[in-house]
Amino acid sequence: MSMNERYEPQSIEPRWQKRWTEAGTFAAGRHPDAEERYVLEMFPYPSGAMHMGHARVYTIGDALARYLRMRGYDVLHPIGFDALGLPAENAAIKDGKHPAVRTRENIVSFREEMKSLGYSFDWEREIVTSDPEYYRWNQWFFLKMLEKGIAYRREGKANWCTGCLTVIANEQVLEDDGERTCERCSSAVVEKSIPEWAFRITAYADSLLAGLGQLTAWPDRVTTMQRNWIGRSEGAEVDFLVAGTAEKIKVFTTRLDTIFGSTYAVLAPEHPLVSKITRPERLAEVRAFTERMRTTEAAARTGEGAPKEGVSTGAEAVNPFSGERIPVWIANFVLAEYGTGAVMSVPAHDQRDFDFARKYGLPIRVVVQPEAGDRLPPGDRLESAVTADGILVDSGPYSGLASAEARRKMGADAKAKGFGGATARWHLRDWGFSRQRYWGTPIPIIYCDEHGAVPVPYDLLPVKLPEQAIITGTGEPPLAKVPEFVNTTCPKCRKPARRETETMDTFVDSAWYYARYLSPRDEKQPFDPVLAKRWLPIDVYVGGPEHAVMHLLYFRFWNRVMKELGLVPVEEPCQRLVTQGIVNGADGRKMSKRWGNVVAPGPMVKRYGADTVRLFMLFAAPPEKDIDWSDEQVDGMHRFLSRVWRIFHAREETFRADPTALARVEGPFLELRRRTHRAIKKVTEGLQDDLKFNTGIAALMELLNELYALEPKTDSERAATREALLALAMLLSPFAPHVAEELWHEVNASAARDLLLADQPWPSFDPSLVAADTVTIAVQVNGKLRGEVKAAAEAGEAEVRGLAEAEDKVRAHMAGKTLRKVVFVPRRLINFVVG
RNA sequence: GGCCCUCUGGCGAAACGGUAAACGCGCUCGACUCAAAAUCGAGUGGGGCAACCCCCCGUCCCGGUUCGAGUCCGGGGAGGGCCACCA
Repeated sequence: MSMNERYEPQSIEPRWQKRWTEAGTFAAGRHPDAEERYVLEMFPYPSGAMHMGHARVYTIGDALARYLRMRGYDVLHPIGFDALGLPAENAAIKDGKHPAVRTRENIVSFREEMKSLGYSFDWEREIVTSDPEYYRWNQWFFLKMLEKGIAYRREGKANWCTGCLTVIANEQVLEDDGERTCERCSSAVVEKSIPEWAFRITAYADSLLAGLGQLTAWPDRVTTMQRNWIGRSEGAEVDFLVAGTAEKIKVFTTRLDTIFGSTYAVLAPEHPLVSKITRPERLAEVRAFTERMRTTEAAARTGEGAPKEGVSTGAEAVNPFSGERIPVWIANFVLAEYGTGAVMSVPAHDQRDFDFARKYGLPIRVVVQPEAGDRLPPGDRLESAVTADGILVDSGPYSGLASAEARRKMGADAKAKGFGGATARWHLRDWGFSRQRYWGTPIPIIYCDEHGAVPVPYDLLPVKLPEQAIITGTGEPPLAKVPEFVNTTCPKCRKPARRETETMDTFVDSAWYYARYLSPRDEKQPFDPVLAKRWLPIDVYVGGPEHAVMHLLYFRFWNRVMKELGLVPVEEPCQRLVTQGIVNGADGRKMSKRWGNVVAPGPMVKRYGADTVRLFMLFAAPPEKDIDWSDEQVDGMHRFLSRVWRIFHAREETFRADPTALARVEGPFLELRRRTHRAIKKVTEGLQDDLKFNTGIAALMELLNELYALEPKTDSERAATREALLALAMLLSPFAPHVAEELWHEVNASAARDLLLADQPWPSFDPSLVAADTVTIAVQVNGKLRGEVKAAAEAGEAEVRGLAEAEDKVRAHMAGKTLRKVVFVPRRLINFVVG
């Protein structure tokens, strides 16, 4: 049988895709006794067709999954669709196509494109989150969390997106220069008083923070962002008695050491004490102020540029450390929802307090002096607040202490005396997850006049989304307009009742989908905990860094809840995270219709073949870097694969060479063997440690170049060539699996008819061939390269020195100078230090 | 304002503290061809020089550690990200 001379991916790729599917090559659980690996890429939201970003994530994950399978692991590499969500609904408002229909169509096209790219997914495990059999478990989790008090109904100010016409979570609000916009649709986000459902993620703040410490195989960038987002700040709470009353103002401060410098206290306008403690003569002004604040946007009120404004309540608070009476104000910049909604103001040591004090003529008192340098002038002559730690002054018994020490001591004393103590606060807020939209998971609650909010009993799940959708985008929950959905009976009293018409945030779907893959058709439980014990946590998770503080925080939270429910064995859902860079257009700008620089994977696969597209994704740069699409580079990848194809054709006569002849190989073909084994080492390391696919592929190119340079004439030379070809095919298979499979079968024609390369063990290298026996050693004089000498790899200093000193150039540069030192690095270099 | 990341040929990128620029793209030249494409081969950081002998310069800038720094340390610049009146 003679090979086709031309590389025609279109004719070979579908054939192997079919063979892999028929053989069940990618089914997880094929090797129950083998060690397991779970490789996961973030599942796509199927809006429209697949784009290059998708092609990149799945190619990265797939290369890894294919490699691990060949390494003998039982690999779980599943895929599904994050099908519920706003874009499908917004599109429906535009053109009237039902989200379910649109989503189904998009999934079909995604599935086809993914298959045409040859991804080794275990398609039997595919999940679609809009399937009631999936989202019923969202509801199930919700009920469990309701029982445990993790899910709750709250009343208060929520973020309302004026574009999506729904409440969105804190994490989904983008803030830029005081402008608050929606991360999905970029519309303005305003505050709206609305009751909503929330998850008590703040109860896990400490655990989520502590867990970051174990995530050593996550990019620092992501753990840092999560750390900032969770935003733990250490401090203390202290009670200030309101003079002449029994009321206490509890303040939170991170600078307890400055408390003797506190010259006034400030409450948030919404603080419950405001109405109680305001003096009658101040009432009118305070009410006017509170009312104005109530109707002002948070951004306008507390944004960076907003001027500091406040009014005095006329009341006085008593500093529990000094007994001093200080005035109590209310001001716009104090937030009711952070800390205790009240602060002690220390204008000398806090810039915000300083500005406020200056504006309203409040006293400024220095109580911390710098440890070194000039002493600060009295407060009234300070030009700005001095916020650094230092040594306490005018602070009663604490004077003379360093700030850190003072904080410890004062915190302990406050606790001992019962008026406070050390504590911590978080930036993280609870996760408000109810959405006033249609295309989401219905929240399984029934409102009864008699029994209030009643959870839907477990055996009545799922509460299905009605097919009939009245999607108008007017902000009222669409489900409220579907009487057949709304009207029901109370599970307790059987009297007429109404269903909750809000749906869940789609981040709920993605918070636990990785576990559903374990037993995707399970009808009794969200997934099988026994399987979770085997497969979780995820070994490698690949996805975009834009999810650093949304999905990736939520799923860490959810996994903790699942652990408490006894469903998963570990707290952290994922060992290692790979955040891949963006695929930009050829012009370096983000791909966008606006720039006309969009390139879609589908047409590229048709034109070049999947293997070329995959190779481009992997060769352009390491996974975490952004890359620009480049037609020239893609041509280059295609040229490489064509060259690979042709060298197999040109060396057909070596396919039946006798491997035992390898022992006799010498000269350039021994060098070829060395390169073969070095390539195995290089590619393996690239897949194993750093995911440096690009350098691995470069090693294959070098091997290929060497094959072109050598024409085998003897049996032993043919054997060495065959060895190189075989290695080339195998090493190429995680990256360009189709062409690799085809060529591997060519070399192994008879033996491998019923086998698949995707199932073969990964090649190993011979260490004795990896190490060179002669090496080129750099010769330096005073650290500058002056020549090089060839020597045996094991040559010692004396031998190399002799060779080096014989070099004319080296002699010229050392002439007339005294040799002071010789640095010898075996196999690498020798450096003569002269002077 | 705080925290973090990045900076290397014309371009994408390589480089355990040890010969900077592997590999690919682009470009130049040659072979094949009537010609072109494709393919194969050679060259390709800058400067000096008759010389592809050799010399000098070269990884954003300045300084340091070291026999030796793209890599480590200190300071600065530019670009990017996250957080931010958070007490």
